[in-house]
Amino acid sequence: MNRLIHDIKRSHRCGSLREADIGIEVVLMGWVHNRRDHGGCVFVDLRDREGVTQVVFDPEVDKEAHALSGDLRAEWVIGVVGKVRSRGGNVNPKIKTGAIEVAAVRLEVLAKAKPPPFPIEEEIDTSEETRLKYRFLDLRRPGLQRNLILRHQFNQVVRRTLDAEGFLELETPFLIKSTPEGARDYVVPSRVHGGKFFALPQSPQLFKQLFMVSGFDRYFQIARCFRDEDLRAERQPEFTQVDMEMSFISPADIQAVVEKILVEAWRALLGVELPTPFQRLSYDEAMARFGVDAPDLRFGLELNDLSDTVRAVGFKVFADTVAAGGVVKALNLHGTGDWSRKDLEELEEFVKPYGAKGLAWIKVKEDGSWQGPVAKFFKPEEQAAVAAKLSLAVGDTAVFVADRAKVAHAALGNLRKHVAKKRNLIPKGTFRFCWVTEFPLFEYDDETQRYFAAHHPFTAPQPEHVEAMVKDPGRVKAQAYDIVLNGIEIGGGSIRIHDSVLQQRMFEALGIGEAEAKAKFGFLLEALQFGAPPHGGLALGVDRIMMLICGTDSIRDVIAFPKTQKQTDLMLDAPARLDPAQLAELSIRVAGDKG
RNA sequence: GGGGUGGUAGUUAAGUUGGUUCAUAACGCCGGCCUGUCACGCCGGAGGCCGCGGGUUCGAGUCCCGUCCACCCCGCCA
Repeated sequence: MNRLIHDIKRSHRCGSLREADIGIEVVLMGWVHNRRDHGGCVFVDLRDREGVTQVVFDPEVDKEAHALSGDLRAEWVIGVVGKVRSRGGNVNPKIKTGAIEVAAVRLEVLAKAKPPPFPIEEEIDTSEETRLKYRFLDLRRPGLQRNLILRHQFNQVVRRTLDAEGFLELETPFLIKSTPEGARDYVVPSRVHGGKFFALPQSPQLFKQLFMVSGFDRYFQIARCFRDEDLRAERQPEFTQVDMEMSFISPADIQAVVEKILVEAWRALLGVELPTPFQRLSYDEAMARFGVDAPDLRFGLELNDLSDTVRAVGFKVFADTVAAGGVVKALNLHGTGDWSRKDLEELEEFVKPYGAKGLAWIKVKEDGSWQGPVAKFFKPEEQAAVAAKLSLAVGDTAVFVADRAKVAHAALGNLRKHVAKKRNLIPKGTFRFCWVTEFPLFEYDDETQRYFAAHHPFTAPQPEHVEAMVKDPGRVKAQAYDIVLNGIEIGGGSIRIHDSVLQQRMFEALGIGEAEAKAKFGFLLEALQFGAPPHGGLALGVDRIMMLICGTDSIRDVIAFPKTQKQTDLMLDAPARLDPAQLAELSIRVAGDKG
């Protein structure tokens, strides 16, 4: 059986033949995409990753091949030998190979196939559940094939660019140690050391710093990272980063390298020339203007701070919030005067999950007067002041949130995106990159009433803020920077602490005692005492970048074998129970069982 | 952990106030016919635990409770 494949080799892929090839004999292999049996002639669209070619089984060309072709079904794998010929007047302009066809002189069935549970086509509306269960079939679809091919090309750009810049691609271990702070770890039991566990890396952070201590100077890795947290459309439990680190640099140096990679990637994959340098804005500016640390710069609708303007207005909610140290922020939803009360209530519902207690609004009517439940609390001169600040015009609606800055920013920052989507304010096919810099070093956690590292505990403070680390942690800025594309964080990094004394102080500020620091990060503190160069780096989120390059809303469309939102693999049926013998060998007794 | 949307042939969907045109359509599948199709066409056929469990009712795809699964969001993601 399968004699053909031993006799001869495939000569072309199914997307490559053109009019210029008419007359030559070819050997094609692929999947039966579609079969049209006319009793006399049988037409088969033969598919592989490059495209589709029409094969004709004509009894006048070859009786045997024609007879055999009647049995063919969708998704059978076949090999065909035949001659390329013109389609004459029957050209199909929809496919690249539409001007030609292959008249088969020999057919061999290489594998039969059951009918697929869903059609192998570009546009399908099959549930994600079914597609994930049969992911190997889903991956036959041209869209996903294209996405994974682009992903391959992105990885090649990364390797080419970083190699040219003198980076070394070095590998780091997967079986490491669980550390405090950060995301939950995925954990791997040790058979040899019963009762002890490895953890999978959330990122190769510490190893890349140690590479710098070792003198490798410039490192990168396309690294898999693991975080046991709940999923989102753009979050998977295992994901890929381009992890980079450099010695003897400032933030501008690593940023320049990153821009080089992205410019090259957009050029090679999309044929788009990105203007450089990318825009830079500070964290404080991003929060003030856009309410989020990953601003989408493709549209306006910026936030305005009205705290000073409304400090004394008759609306108690506003005045009290400002008096208590909160803020009143507003968004001018230009030209939405025709929105109904119901539309505005929908916005209020949108904002509530972010902690906002309400959404005040006013409309500017034809005569310039205000309409809305809170309008009456504003004196004419107060209205004028607000109108000036928000550039309010006739037909505009303004919405207000009064709350702690954190809540007001989250509510309006996300509302801004929501409204932009709803009103189609976001131009298609545009890419707006920016750097967000000077992140805070610490963030305060209301629940545990303590500061924790906003980035990670190895991030260096701005030099002028070192003194304030313990006294006034909330004000300390870090030498940390994120790269943002279209409102999505696609990477982040920092200059690291390369001084063991400063690192100790950092742990202190975080409430990590000397003993604990030594137990968890002793190797790092020690390494920093043996001549650590100043260093810093960044990691790019490959999955999110590919999402944006491929123009999809789901990270699952750029990952070959993704997990569901509940962290399961529907194809493997993983995770799964272990049999008792295996558990015993690992010294594990299962206490709880969630089914 | 919380909120929302959905689950009916292989697939995608329709199914009203609960009631023998309530189990339906398209695509796919199977059989037959067809020499220029490319969403081929024509004729015929098979295919169902209405996610699962319980309840209300004379009667449940439809109403109620629980539960499972998928997706979106909040929390979480140094």
